[in-house]
Amino acid sequence: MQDVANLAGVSRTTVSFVLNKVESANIPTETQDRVLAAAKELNYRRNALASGLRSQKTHTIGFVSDVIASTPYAGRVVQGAQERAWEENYLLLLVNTGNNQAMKKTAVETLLDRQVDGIIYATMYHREVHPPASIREVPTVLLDCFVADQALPSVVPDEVLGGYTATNYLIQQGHRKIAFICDAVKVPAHVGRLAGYKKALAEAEIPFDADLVAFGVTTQQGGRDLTRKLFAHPDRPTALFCYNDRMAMGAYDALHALNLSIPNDVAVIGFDDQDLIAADLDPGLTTMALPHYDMGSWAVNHLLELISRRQNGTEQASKPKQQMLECPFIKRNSA
Amino acid sequence: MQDVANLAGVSRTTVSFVLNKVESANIPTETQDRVLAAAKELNYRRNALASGLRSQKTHTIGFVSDVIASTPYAGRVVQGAQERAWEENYLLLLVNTGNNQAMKKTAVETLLDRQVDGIIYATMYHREVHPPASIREVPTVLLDCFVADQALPSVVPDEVLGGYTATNYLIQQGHRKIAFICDAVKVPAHVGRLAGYKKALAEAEIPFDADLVAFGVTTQQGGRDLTRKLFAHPDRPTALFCYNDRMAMGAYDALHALNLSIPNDVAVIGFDDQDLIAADLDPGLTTMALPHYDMGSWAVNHLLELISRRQNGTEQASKPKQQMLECPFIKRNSA
DNA sequence: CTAAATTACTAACACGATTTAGTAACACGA
DNA sequence: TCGTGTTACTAAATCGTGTTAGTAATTTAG
Repeated sequence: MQDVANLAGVSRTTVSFVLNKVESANIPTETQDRVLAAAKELNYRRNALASGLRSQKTHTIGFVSDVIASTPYAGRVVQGAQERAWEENYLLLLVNTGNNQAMKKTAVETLLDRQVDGIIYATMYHREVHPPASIREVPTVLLDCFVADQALPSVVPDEVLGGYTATNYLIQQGHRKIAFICDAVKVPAHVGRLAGYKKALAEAEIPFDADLVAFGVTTQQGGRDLTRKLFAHPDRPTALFCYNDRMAMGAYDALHALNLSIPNDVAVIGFDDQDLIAADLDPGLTTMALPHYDMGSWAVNHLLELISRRQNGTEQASKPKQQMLECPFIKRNSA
Repeated sequence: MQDVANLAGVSRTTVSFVLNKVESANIPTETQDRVLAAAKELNYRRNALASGLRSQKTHTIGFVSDVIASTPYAGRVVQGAQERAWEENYLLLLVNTGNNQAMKKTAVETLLDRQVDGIIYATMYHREVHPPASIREVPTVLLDCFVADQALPSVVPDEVLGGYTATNYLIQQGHRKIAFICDAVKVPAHVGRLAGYKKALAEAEIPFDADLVAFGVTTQQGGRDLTRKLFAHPDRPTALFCYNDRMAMGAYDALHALNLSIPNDVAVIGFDDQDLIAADLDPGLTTMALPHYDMGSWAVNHLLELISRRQNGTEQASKPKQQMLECPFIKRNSA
């Protein structure tokens, strides 16, 4: 920086003013041009460490997640976050922790050491979490997860709406006997989608029939088994809502084995819009997409707002936002 | 740090010596304990910016990739890299650039601004790249890609060996008429796997038959079409090697439609060991896994070595390593 | 018993920026 | 002519650490 100053015939201070576009410094355009030319000439590159040290801003967001990469969803979340951050000149510092609580703590502390401006704490499926206390030292957004007391802002998929939209679509298509195969574990997706399913039925004044709902494991195998079970009776459902695309894939197998055609004999709708399954099945699977990319980008967006509020001193002690994002309906040919 | 020093009744320098475990400072254990206790007491956290600024080491690796997250593979690469880095107290600074060359340049420069100790430049399928020149300012490893003049170290899957292993396995199972459906585009995977296929045939003295090889698009649809074509004649192949699992998925459809059972009538082998396809198909797909996780971890490992050499001044002007990693053979039930 | 070496520290500079406080020169209005 | 304001800068302090050079006290060697 001193070299640039020398070449431009000004002081280091002036160079800083020009590079940071400090209006109040009243540097005439002519001088600015001289400085900028000198910087380019010398291929000057500002040292972000020094800059961050002095200004107490690193333009860096810590991204902690439990199993960053072991699911295909994960990528889209990171991508959404990264791209939104990039637009605002922020970068992501990545840590994935596995399910080790101690490691989560070290992860957060490591990020705090690095003076990140904020932290995104993400999980790879919608659930409750207990992040380490030190996370509160810095603005934080929870992604695809939440804390029970809602003391931290959070963004998750709107499971109820998703279940409702899927079921309601089937109802609009004229179906009255709609089966639902679901995860046996009572995670938020289970609870929410089931609630949405019931809500749509209620609105259409179709009585809820517990025999049309089956619970099992969320694999292709599980989908196969549950579908076989639900469609064993002669008085069959005409539509099937699957908890996820993997189960839908299994449902396809089971229905084919029963010589039932999709969507003519049975309409099938999935959940997740999973790459390399949903679109590739034959017929293409109609499904609800999870807003992974959007959650990533929303999280960064909200986080940047919190950060700028803290830096302006305009922090409010209002209740942290609990955002739910809509699951887009993806129409293909199975329903 | 000054506070810690005060509480421990020593100078700031001593605190620094203790925290950095500087042997040559000869601090007695007793004093060390006092300092460490004070640090814990005050919940002291070292400022990584200041530390990095002074020591010119950030313990940070820049990770640039073209489409970080849009493929399910990507995650595993990042995971491998991240976990290996974490073990050595390094973190990953993430940027994904899309296919925009200008953006790649800014990405690299942004990382250099941040004083990263090294850069990993990754692509999401094996190919040649032209990274911006400024990348050479810092140790760099190419991941799943390479530069034509081999002037940068690189790690890629061993495509030839992969094709060879798959084909050879089928041969060992007694097959002589082995079909191969392949990507029409001449990417390294196309060239390598085809070469491996031919090599295995040659070794077994099975003449290469061009009619057994078909080229098309690498989707399920493509696999379906090519398989249908290759198995249209009455004199059918008894085994099918697929360029990837998606095509294998299509092959399953086509073979089922022809009433051919897998693996009894036709043995099928895929490539990629793709999550949610390979294991979930029925029968489970025997396939070649891509060493994504290993490439990530190898890249970091090698990069750290380059970094430490540079920092020791023991850099050698030897030819950059071009590493090929084996694709593990995953035995399931389709072959 | 003295010189040299070792122990156990500390003062002060350096890393490369940002930012505050200030100054010299000039313009302008009264 | 004086005082005030504005313009166009700069000197110096600061961010929080790492590191070198040095020092006083103690131990060791001869």
